[in-house]
Amino acid sequence: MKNLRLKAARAALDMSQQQLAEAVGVSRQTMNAIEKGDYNPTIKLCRKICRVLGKSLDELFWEEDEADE
Amino acid sequence: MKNLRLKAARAALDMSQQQLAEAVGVSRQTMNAIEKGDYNPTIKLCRKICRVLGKSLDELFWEEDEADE
DNA sequence: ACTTCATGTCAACTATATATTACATTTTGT
DNA sequence: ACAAAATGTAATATATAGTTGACATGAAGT
Repeated sequence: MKNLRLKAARAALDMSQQQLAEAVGVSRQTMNAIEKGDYNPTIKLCRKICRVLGKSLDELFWEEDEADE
Repeated sequence: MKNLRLKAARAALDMSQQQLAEAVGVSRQTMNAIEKGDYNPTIKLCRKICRVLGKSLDELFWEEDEADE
């Protein structure tokens, strides 16, 4: 599932996927995949993203409804 | 780094590592390693743990000071 | 003393997060 | 219309999350 809150938070700082990727130390493709919901980042990476974007884990990565799998 | 908040939340529900592991669908060793801080779980697993323990991501998995690496 | 349960730990394996390179498409600015 | 930047999307490779099985220890109960 797409992470639109992440996309919005990034947009609010006028950052490209590339810039955010560099800021947190991953590849552009990894950021793209996370934003698209193609994968399931580690908590450490989530925290880095939160720090850069000035958001909390709950704001960016909580999901109310997760039909596991 | 040890995750004492996780340990405490588990203890508050009187659950063993084994029970929590079963509840979230991972092995006992994986729960042990997460609690010990030996690895870096995925966000999906963190959310499952939060749901079982009735805590938020921020409550269990935020870290203020993360000297990355 | 004996059993049971919870935790710690190790080794070998499998699944998947992430990197790298490369190319295609869409968006934006002029 | 054109060029440049941003995004989407493969293929292959590597690091590490997570599994399984086994053994050791310590606390709790009988």
